[in-house]
Amino acid sequence: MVKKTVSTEEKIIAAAKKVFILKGIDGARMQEIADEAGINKSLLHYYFRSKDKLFDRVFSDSFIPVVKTINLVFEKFQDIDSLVEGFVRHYITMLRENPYIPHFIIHELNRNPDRIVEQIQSSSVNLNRIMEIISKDVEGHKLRPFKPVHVLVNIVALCVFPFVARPIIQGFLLNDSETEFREFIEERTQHIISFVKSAIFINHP
Amino acid sequence: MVKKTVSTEEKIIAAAKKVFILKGIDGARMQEIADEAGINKSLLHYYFRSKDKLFDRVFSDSFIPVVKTINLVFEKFQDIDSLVEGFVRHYITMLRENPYIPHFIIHELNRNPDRIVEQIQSSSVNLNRIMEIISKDVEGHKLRPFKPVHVLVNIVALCVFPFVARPIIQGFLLNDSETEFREFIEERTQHIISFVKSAIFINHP
DNA sequence: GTCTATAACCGGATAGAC
DNA sequence: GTCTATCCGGTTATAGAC
Repeated sequence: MVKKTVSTEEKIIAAAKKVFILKGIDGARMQEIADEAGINKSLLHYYFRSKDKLFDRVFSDSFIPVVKTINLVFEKFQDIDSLVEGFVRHYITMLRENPYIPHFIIHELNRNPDRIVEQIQSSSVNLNRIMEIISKDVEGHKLRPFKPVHVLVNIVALCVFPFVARPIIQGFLLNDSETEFREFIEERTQHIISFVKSAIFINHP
Repeated sequence: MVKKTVSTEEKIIAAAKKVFILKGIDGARMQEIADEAGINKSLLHYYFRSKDKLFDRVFSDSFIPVVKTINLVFEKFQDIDSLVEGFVRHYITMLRENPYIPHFIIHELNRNPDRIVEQIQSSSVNLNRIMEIISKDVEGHKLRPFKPVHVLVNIVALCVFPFVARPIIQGFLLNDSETEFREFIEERTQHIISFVKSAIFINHP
């Protein structure tokens, strides 16, 4: 078993990620990040100069798993059937491992859209590919005549929304029980796949 | 034409709503709210004592249109067909008029779930009704055998998500064009209705 | 690189005149 | 009710010793 020495910089990033995700940039305190990392507050400035710069680093890091997941799926799967299935499976898995990422990204994106546009653009995910595949299958009367953009947004919405709205869903529909929420997410992969396929395929059992 | 005199209190509420929704409670500045309302900063404290109290007022006000819409739909429609249609229509209309409400609610709910649980509980929306209707229609083989909770979450997700993730959708899929986003939302009511019905009804054209 | 001490600033809240 | 002036606590950021 390899015992890795975690560098101070890594400790800071990990701690900052935790605090920023939980509190947002405005709610986060440098002191809290320092405590979480088990280091001195002024070290934060030594490594990252300012709160803003530290935040930028954490924020761009957050995109990585999302982009990775999407690209992985697009490389691996080509037809609409396995694309839907692959996308939902991998995306939900990624979200289970990073449940706070969506809210974090969405929040900071609404707060400060400009700051982030480049991040998105430079992430080089090509969503047109999937829209073309949908288009073609609509023309081939394999799929119902839905507009590809909406279908794409639907799939993402069905996956992401429960993680963004977790407190409402858990508190309001699931007896405020963490266990029930976990089960809900557990079931959900298969549910979304069935739901989407029922919706889009013209001939579906 | 009636010229209403807007009371200072109303001016404050309106300004606070705008700023809190845009910046969140932590990002908002009392000075900014005062400027927005065109009044002096200390008047905010005269009327509401503290930032927290002002926020609470704004936050509970934000629930009103949401709860109203849902209750309206549930009173008016009884069968699953018109419930889906009515819900999506009214909900999207309400969201178009209050596009920032979902993000606001979700954000503060993630940030501080405790503060708000009572608000939700006291809002007295009964979502069980719709779940029972779905259950019954599943048993009657009118609907595919989906779990009602998931179907309910799906419908809300499809309506709400575009408003929460607007910067991503607009910037990434719609050429960063406000006009295209408006059109997107325009089309979306009908799209969601068709999509959901295709998904849930066993016999669908 | 890491710490302590402190500067510099900001923002919510209050006092008090009008 | 509304304003000006001010206080005070907290937070980011820096200086400087080790």
